[in-house]
Amino acid sequence: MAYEAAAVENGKLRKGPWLEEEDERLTKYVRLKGDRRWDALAKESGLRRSGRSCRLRWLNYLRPNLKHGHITVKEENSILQLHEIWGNKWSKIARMLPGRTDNEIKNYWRTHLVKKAQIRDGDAASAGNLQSNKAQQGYFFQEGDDMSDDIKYDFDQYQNSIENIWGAKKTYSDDLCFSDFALPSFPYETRVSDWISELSSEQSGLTWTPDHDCDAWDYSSSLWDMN
DNA sequence: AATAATTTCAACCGCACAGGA
DNA sequence: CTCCTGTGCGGTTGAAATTAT
Repeated sequence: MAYEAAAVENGKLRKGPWLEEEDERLTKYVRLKGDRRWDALAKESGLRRSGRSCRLRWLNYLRPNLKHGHITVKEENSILQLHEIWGNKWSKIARMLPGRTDNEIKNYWRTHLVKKAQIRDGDAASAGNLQSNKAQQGYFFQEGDDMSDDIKYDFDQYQNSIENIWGAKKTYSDDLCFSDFALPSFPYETRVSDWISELSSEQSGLTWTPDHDCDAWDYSSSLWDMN
């Protein structure tokens, strides 16, 4: 990676937050070249970014079918359970939560769940040192329990999402898989979809199929492979 | 209203591993 | 076998946003 550092140093490569224009260009080139060979793609696209940076941006933000909304109660419980089994195997945990990235889960764990896990494991003292009462409210929510505002927000979102999609209220205990619903898209996310749609109409023989019922992208190349 | 403290999360970094030359 | 390149993963950083004083 010495090359990368040197290239950043002499101004050949950019670092930091991505611009909308860069996102658009990256999306376009991934559609053309596929989500492999990131170094080559970075060079061919003319983006002043490293291949690694492109890969990360694609996987964590631009990739279709990502959920950008709040982590739901159900997802949170899964994260807690899976972390108990696998530890910090974020990519493995992410594969069990369609639409979520390892980075997102890792961040969520660090900011929300570390304390919960510590409390659960009986390490209340150190958990208390990390954050005060707010952090301890609503932990391990179960039906009938009082909910903290944060958790209640998640739960409401979950209910609303289901109502919007199913046209009727379902209860939390209804057995839905996570991919049964998606939280509302961000405007910017919508634009990314637009770029992809535009490109789809321009290109033939590509794998993007907007009406596909579940995973719109063909990830046969193993992105969603289970270990 | 100002500013200090804290939290969040996108992005980076280093390391390990796989596969090809 | 060794070296090189690309990829994947987990830990860390730091700017921006939010909350507290």
